[in-house]
Amino acid sequence: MDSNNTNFFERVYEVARQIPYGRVTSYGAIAKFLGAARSARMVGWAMNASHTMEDVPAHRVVNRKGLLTGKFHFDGTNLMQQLLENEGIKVVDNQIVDFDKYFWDPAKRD
DNA sequence: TCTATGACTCCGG
DNA sequence: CCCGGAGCCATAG
Repeated sequence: MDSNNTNFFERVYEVARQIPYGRVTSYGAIAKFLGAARSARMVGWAMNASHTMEDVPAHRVVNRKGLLTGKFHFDGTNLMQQLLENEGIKVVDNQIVDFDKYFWDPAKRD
């Protein structure tokens, strides 16, 4: 088995789990926090496999514009938006309202 | 080993 | 802010 968590994905999962309720973050923020700022796409790729995990709120992870780019990867067409709205986050046109306000930085954890 | 792909981001206009 | 193009990097085939 993996000796020292070489799984790039697993690291993304841990960060995603640390996202507080009603908060969201971007792929780049997670990637940067992991030390791979240029691997933001990998974060998205990891989220693609996150469906195997349960405690991975992928719906709280969006692109830098707060756009729900991965909503099409969810079971439902608007499932991602439903989850976000369920947490008190407004979503219009697949985009989070006041994204900068709901934005959560993994490094600050506030 | 190489090529193609992608839930991204940055840059210039 | 929107649009088009280029860069980056890990995974899959």
